Amino acid sequence: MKALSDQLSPALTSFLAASYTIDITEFEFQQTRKEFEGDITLVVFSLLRYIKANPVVLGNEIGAYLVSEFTWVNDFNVVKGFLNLSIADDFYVAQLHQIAAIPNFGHLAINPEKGVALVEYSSPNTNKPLHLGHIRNNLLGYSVAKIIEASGKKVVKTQIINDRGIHICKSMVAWQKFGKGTTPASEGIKGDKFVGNYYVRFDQEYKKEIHALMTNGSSEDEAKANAPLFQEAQAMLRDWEAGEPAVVDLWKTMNAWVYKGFEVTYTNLGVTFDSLYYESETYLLGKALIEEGIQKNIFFKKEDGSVWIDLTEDGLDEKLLLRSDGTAVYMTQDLGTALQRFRDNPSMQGMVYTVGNEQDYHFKVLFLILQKLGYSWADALHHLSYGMVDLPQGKMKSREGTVVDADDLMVEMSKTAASIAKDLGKLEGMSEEDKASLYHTIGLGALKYFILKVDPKKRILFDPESSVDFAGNTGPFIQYTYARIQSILRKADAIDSTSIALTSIEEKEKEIIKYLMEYPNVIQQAAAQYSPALIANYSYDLVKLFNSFYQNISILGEEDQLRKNFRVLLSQQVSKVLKQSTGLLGIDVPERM
RNA sequence: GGUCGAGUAGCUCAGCUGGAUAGAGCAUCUGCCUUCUAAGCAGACGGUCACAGGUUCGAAUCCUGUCUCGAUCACCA
Repeated sequence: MKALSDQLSPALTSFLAASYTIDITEFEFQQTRKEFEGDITLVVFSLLRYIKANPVVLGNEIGAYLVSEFTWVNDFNVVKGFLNLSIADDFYVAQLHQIAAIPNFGHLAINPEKGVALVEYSSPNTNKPLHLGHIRNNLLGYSVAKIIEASGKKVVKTQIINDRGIHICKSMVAWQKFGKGTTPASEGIKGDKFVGNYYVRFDQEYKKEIHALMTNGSSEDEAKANAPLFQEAQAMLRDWEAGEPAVVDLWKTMNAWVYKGFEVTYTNLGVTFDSLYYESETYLLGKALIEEGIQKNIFFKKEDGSVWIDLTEDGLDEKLLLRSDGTAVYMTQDLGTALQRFRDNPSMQGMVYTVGNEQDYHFKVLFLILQKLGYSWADALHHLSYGMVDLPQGKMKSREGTVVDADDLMVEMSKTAASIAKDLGKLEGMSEEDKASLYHTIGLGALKYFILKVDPKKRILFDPESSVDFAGNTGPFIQYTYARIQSILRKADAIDSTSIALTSIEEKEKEIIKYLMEYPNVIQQAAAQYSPALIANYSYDLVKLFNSFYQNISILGEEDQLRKNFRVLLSQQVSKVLKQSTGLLGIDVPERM
């Protein structure tokens, strides 16, 4: 609606200035309801705040003016406080040709003046494989990065890798004790799965030790702290911090295994990164920052040596920044990472952290601290907070084996796509290799759309039993429509632009063009709100409109050459926009399916 | 207890910078493939927009309170 109203608003402003000596630049327009005659509606009611007038009289005045002012405003009618305007068909035809003339319609070129936005996502621990929760994180982050880029701002996709800490040491200890020198290669499993198994193994053996100690009379807390395995893990962490070569080597080896495994998952998922940050490399800078904050009296030291910030005046609590033994906490390294990123990207204007909503408080504090330290770029930080992915029985728990593994899920989606495709039997003559790739495209399309179509801040219920749909409001529906259009374009002759001479078109054609015109606004809005869901919904609505047109109006069967050209062009432009919009979601569209 | 988020059809979700009779999909039911791909189209059925007040020409949308669910308030990350 905005694309159209933007063309009307300036005239409205000057008309009201002349007739009522009043300055209004924002007007409320909406799609005209089906029961009324017209294409776009001005809500005259909303003007009554500024102009004391009868809404019907005012509506008639404005309507008459617009008809005289614009050749393409054909007619108007006023119902209560609503001014319905009828737009000439050739206006839409001209709009379609304008859209067709712009290859990246809706996507703006990078404007260097806007600086660069960093988008962080993924941020895995290096002790276990990725699961469905990471998938949501990755898809959201990747998509938001694409959207911001399409809105005209350079983006650097990045992540922070939590590669140090006690959890890593647990896997390391377990592998040393029980691994018998095996490797992912020797066992033929992905590196992240391999290491994850030892993390689980640690937990199992640790529990046995706790149990044994407790039967010998220890309390639970004592047992947990005194269990030999736990003490070994702690010792290993100390050795790591001290730089003990054997431990550091083992750490490097096992992390390398994990990274290799992650790489496979990321590739299958279709996400990429432009830069990587490791917690093991930024936590020291964080410590330096803490020192600076103490000098500036922004932080304070307690008697035991721990460092805090008092945020009670900001409605928050006191927050620990450094332990009494001088070691770093989560906040320490996040402060360091933020600063490091700014140093690496001096033109940074905006950084998006894609992290679950359980961290809402953490990021509130993080941003506040950076502001208090006086960093001007801290004002442009944003926490893209998203809801958890829950199973019907509640939270996913790795210890109870209820996590939905990322790799397994993707395979599962492909299989479903394959079985549906086989039932439909439309893929004759396609090589097995192409089929496999198509199933992956469709399966992933279903999964990505399923996750991205919902508002990020809402939590998602994932039921492995009922699984993800392939019909209706889904990714495959959009992909299918795209493939359908490609089929038409293959059969159609080359498109010529003579259809611009058309002076009347069908209602359904008009609807589609009107919707295509909105695409640039949708991108800007999605970027401003960090919401891939807006793009998903737009794509779906466009597809709905097109399919209705397709099923009711013949394209290639049209006798009138002018109309046929026009319809082919219209179809082509719909597919062009679909390819772009789904691309922003990380969804590929197939040429046939 | 404090703070933040969510609550819309049986289920999953749009709509939320206030506008005309609240929209999709799934599920259930009816039609439509000898013409462009039926993963589709056309239609039926389905609503106390959690509840109660308030603001105004007008409230799912804004304000206040209540209820329910989730998250968080760690020398964990």
